[in-house]
Amino acid sequence: MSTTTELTNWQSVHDEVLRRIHTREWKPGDQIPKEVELAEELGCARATVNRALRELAAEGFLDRRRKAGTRVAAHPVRRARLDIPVIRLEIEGRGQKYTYGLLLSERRTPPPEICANLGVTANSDMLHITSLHLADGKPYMFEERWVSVAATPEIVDADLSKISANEWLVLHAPYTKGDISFSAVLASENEAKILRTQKNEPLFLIERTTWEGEKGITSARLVFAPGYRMHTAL
Amino acid sequence: MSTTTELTNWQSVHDEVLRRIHTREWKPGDQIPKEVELAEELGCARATVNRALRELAAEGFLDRRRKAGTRVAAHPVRRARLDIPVIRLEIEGRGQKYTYGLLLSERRTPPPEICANLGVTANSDMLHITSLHLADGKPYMFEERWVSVAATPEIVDADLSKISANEWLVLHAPYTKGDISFSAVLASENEAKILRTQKNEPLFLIERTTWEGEKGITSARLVFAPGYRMHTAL
DNA sequence: AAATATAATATGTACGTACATAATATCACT
DNA sequence: AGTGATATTATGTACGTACATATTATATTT
Repeated sequence: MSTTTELTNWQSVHDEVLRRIHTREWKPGDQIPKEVELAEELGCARATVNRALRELAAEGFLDRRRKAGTRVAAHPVRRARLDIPVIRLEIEGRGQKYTYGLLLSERRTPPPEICANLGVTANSDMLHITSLHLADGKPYMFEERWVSVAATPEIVDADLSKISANEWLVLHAPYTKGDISFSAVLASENEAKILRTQKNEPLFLIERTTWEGEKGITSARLVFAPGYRMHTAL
Repeated sequence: MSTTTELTNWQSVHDEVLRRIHTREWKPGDQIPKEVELAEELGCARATVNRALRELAAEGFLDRRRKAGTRVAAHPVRRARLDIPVIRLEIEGRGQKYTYGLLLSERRTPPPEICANLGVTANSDMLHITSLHLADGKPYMFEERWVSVAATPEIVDADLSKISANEWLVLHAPYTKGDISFSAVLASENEAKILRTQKNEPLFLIERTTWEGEKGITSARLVFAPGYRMHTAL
């Protein structure tokens, strides 16, 4: 009854299924027709329906299981895709001027919490780097980072006053596993001074750790200037 | 030279390409062989290669353009997939007991900033709800929400002391467009009292707004108790 | 040399067939 | 009724072919 015109591409099938979910023709928990049936109804190949349903499952709208069939997700977990760009591109993308200052670069053994994070021993050879990223000359983000020299020996030769450690690592030390967390903290006296703000301001904090296989590469603490908002569409 | 055994499924092709990127056999910015060539080299169909490369592009490792070919992403934008579950499931998923208290539910016209957010007029008929979500009896998140009655009339009949507005909306008012933002704020006196914490604690804040088509459905402000961390793998 | 039309090409997608795989349902047996 | 073997089934994937589409490269015209 529904389609006089045929839906012969996967995008339109995707949209049609999503429409039926939105209009609650198919409600959360409901089983939807099997691929062959849908293909027949819509006038396309099963592969096309499969592609559409696969995407919808990846987006969290559908739950699919072999033999059991496909049903509308009972608890639509919405997935936000967070793009995590290099800070420089984030700033330049808004049309602001990006500058960067290396504050400290020393080779030493890490404190215990970093060891725990990265899974390295206390006597590891590491690079400790702090730097400040600025947008239009105003402090934007303060970065404190530990890099394993064992995992990426080339970094000791990099000129980290020209390119930020983050950007260098992105280009030279791809990782296989990463962890990222977001939270709110109060500005310490030191952070407040560097970010040129008050002590006890609420700051947005990102902590990142990355591994290559089982080898810890780097652990970073990124503290953003007051007013920072991370946002995305969903 | 590389493959004596053939890679005839898309996962292994995916992994092999990723391996070559990781080992820097193919460096950022490099053009990689075209689909037909890769298919021939690896001993599989072009469709299989296509599937693998499509996934890798979606994951941000590759840039693909018709006619121009496929190249390793110059600035590997890492995409973190943030799953945004219903709070109840987030808490129960950690094995804690979830409880929920409705603090306020009133029908009134919204303040200007909500109008601006949702794109509704100042005299709109809206539901204003505040509630507290608790984990193991301890305050976990304080929610302040505005819901358009015009967009979802059924909500006035929902028993929001039993089911949270968020959860009700997820099940009854699917949306087509959403916006979410994360930031850090200081606890106001009121928020501090409700979350049973100090004033001026740094709190993690999530602001969400959702639309169905052009109609604004709801705008919510979620303030988490101190110590909250949102994290994910990447 | 610049602008415009045309050809070439790599990716994007649709389709039908075939087989793989995981999960369920059914049946046989105790 | 319970247990285990077996059949069934819906999704998952591979392949070859065909054509669509976006973009670049080339040829043509001004």
